[in-house]
Amino acid sequence: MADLADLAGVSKITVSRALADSPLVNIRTRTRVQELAREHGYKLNVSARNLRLRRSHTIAVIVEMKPSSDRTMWDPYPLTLLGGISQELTSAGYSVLLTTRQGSSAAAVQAADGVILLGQGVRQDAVRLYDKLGLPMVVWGAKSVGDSHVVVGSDNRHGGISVAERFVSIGRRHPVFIGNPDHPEIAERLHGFVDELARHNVKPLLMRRDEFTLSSGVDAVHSLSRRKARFDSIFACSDLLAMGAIRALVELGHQVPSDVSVVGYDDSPLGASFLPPLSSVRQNWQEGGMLLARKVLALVEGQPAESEMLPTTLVVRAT
Amino acid sequence: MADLADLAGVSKITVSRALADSPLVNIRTRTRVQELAREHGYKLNVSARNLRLRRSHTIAVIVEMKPSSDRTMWDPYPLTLLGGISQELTSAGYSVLLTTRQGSSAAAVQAADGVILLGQGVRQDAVRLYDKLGLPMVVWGAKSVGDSHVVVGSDNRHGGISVAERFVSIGRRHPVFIGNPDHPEIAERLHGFVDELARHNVKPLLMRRDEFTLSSGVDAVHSLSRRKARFDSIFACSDLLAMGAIRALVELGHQVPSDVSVVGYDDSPLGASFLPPLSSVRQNWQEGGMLLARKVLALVEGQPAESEMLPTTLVVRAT
DNA sequence: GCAAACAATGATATCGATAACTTGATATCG
DNA sequence: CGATATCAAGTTATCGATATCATTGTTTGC
Repeated sequence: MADLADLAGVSKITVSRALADSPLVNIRTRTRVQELAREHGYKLNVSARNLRLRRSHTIAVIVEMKPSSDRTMWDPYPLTLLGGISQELTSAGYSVLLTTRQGSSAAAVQAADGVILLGQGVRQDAVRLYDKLGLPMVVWGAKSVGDSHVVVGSDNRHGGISVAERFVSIGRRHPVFIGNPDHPEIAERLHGFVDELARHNVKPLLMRRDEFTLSSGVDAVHSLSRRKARFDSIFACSDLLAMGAIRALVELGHQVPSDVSVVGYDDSPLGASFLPPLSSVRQNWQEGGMLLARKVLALVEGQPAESEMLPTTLVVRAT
Repeated sequence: MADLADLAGVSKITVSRALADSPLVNIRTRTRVQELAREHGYKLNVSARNLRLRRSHTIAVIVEMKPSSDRTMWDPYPLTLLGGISQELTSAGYSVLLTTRQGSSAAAVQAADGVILLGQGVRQDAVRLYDKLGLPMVVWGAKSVGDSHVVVGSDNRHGGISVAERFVSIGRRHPVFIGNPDHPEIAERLHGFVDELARHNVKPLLMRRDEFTLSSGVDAVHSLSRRKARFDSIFACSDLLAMGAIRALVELGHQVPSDVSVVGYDDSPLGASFLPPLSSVRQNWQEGGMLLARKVLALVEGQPAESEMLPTTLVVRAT
């Protein structure tokens, strides 16, 4: 920057101001400096700027990304959220520091101005871990009472309710829930589902399955059939589970949806083009990501931010 | 750090050295300082360190992430690569700056020590754009002659060859290729496929399809059938395309694999649990990500790095 | 017993930008 | 016409760490 200053015949500070497009600098000097900078391929040193401003203009996004067959690997979920986040942050001049929850890369995270946590972890453990950093933090997931941090998520409870309403309205009396209620989000879905059914004196069967995979869905239905359970509808906590369930039902000679109704969750493109096209609860991830980003930015700039739940809608297709 | 120095009764520089575990500092002072730092929750200022060291310990990873129905959104592809990259980088003390190719977030990228580019762009445009930054760069994709930068990818040509060999060996004479050869990687697959078939005097039919979606696969087969093309085998450039193709074939009354053999690409978990289980060309993304990371790091540290292609294997299942 | 080697620590300058304050020149007003 | 605003640019200090060179005491070797 000093070199540029010499070239332009002004002082460093004027260059700094000119490049920041500050009105403190005469418009002619300003453009002259900017052009010189472009010609000579001048690149601002971001570290120096960060040091002086005590801001890194960076938000750490922490993703649970296990190299397993768990959902995070190949559901649209994380990427779509990330897309929304990244879109909103870059347009605000921030960048995304991607961190996976494995080694303690805390050193890097603490340089960020704020934290977005995708997935609370099975028992809020992730939340507690990163809360210690003392940075503005926004979490994607379910809101539980007494949370100190801001939570953005979709209205899982309402998702569960809407499926229950649907099942009741088409006369189903023996519903099954497939999923892992250790995840706070899933627990919410289950509660909504159970509560709404209870209003109609229906009690669902809980098939606990930890994985969100297709084969896990297949397995759940086989297990139901083995123990001769009576059921006429299935609410699965992901589209993959639902697709697995349908496959198993078909194999066992059941008709979908005449014998058994099935509803999935996430409304993934894959589910929509499944045969038969899957009914599913839709949540808007893109929007969710953008909201997450806006909330952290608000916190970073010292403004208040409230937790918020995005609406969910039941998309009824052929199952 | 100055405060810590006062607390410990030493100078700043000794604290700095102690925290870096430098042998220049007496082992007792060193541990004393480290303990004080822990007690008082001291956090190193990363920006200051970066400024002084002229290193950000950050690698920019640039992903093409369009909010469309394009493959990148819900194939396992980017996330698995990212997983490998992130794993390798964090364990080397680097962090990942995630950038999507949309707004020119060049300001942030230029702070990185190196760049990993996922996807060359349809006509190498992305490569050229980021080459200008003058940073060490490694690209995931296909190697074309005269590339100045390091390319890591899987051996797409061999992938194509292995499918051709398979088709020939089971007596197929009328193969179809479905995909978009504008992507350099896809072009390689096509060339390998065509060349190997040519050695047996077989000429495949090219069904150009730009999208990598399931419905695109359905559509390709419908189109083949409409124009009454004669074919007995299909090589689709992604598992989704292959699954779409199979669905269309079944709808049209063809038997898979007795009438028509189908092979996909990527060996995704989804394909493996498809009905019938999909034959597919496997490439190891996790490994690819790690390799990308290792190569940039080598470049960043001034060591040479060569382009490298990972092996692919044809996994024959039921199609 | 004294020079040389070594170990432990410190003083200072530096990385590259920007905030806060200051200076000088010109414009505006009663 | 002098006092004050306004504008444009410059001076200096600062963000928090670390490299370089300097200093002090201690040990070793002949």
